[in-house]
Amino acid sequence: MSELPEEIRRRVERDLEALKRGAVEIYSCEELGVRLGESYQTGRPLRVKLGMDPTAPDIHLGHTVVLRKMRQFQDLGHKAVLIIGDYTARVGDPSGQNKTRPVLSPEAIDAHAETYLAQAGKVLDLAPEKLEVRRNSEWLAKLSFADVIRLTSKMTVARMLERDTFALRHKSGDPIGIHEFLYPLMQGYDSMMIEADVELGGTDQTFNNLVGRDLQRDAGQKPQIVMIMPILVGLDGVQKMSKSKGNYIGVTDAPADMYGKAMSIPDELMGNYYELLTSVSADERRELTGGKVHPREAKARLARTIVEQFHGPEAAAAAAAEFDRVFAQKEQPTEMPEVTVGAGELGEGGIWIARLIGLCGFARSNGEAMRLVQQGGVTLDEQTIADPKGNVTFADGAVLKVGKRRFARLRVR
RNA sequence: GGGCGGAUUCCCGAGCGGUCAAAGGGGACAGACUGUAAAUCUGUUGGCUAUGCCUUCGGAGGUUCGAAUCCUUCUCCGCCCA
Repeated sequence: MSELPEEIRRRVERDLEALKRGAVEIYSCEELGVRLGESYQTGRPLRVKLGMDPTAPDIHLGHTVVLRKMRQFQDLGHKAVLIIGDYTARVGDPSGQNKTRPVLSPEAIDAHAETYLAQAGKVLDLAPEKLEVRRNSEWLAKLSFADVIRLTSKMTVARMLERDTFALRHKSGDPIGIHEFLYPLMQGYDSMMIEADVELGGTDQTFNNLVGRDLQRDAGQKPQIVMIMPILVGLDGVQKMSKSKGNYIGVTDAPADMYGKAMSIPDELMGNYYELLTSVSADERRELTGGKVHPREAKARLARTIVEQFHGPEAAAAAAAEFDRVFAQKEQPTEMPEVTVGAGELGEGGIWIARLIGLCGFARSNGEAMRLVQQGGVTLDEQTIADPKGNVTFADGAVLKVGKRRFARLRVR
């Protein structure tokens, strides 16, 4: 690096600094610097790989942590290579799992891959010269059994069992499918095939990504630099963000939902989210979370920044205004779903409250509806309903509120 | 191939002949409190307008006045020995 022209040396230093942001670990930082230097000198962009398994149909902010890093590389002039793991998905990544993953059907994988790509596009630069999308069935499907054996011979059982996930499962007597051992090898093979310079991944991908280095070295390639990003903590502030745990913000969530969900995170999480989900500088971050700014303000700003990324500033401002209106001032939302009730249904003596709640879709059974009433959670035109067995009457346009945030405008027809 | 153990309500997990719609925890929902949908505290958490009735404890049969609990068999899963 010392032989590089001053101008390039500076650029490398600056970029390296920027790229380090949020990263947990880089194998290795020096190598990355060297590789960046080479790239800038030769004008050849680095190939930055990210593999995504289309196992779940939607992506959430947790995935965007890595995607944002990818975007950062793109913005610095490098090439993103997104691998849709359509073939690996048939195996199922054992990382971070305490169970063997179910094997998906090809149709499901295809469908997922489609939405994945569309959603990743909300973060990545889609310009063709900045992004290359590949499916790993392209090369993995062609391997012969002999090829696979050759590949597996590069790994030992002992090394596999060093992995937390496997070691834990092995020890507690949970099943480990042999095919799961193939996963890291397949992923490493991907790196070889696309000649990755850098591979991005979450901490749970460390092992898999490092295998890529070995395979590349073996094939006479320069081993990729592995950049590990943290796993984003979910809205509950405890578990990792995941759809199945319900503690996530999806990239396709409506602005109001996104904003509300972001506002619900524990205060302690703000710094972390600012770092991993926004471009707010370190100084500004300290300013915002250091106690000088009211936590509510800091969080509102965070929520807005996040919503802006996916829906634009206008939608974000609207979501913020609506949130204040409903939760701070406890007023009705400007828009709410309308539910039409037949006049016949209403009848002379009104309609049973539990049935009304059910009609609005706020309870799955009459029993649940009655419980809500009993708990004082049901309001009709601002009047709390007390009797779970009683009937209610109302005029066209009345507002039914269940809990703190479920509203319906009632229409009589 | 042989031996053993397991399958419980959204999840984990007790229960081992009646008092079981089934402990406890988690989650979820509601209420109070608050700057928020955080934390904390309280309550609720199979269905039925219901002092009762119906469906539920892997599937199917059986024993019994009575079964989540006992027996038979089937399916699935795990462990150990080889």
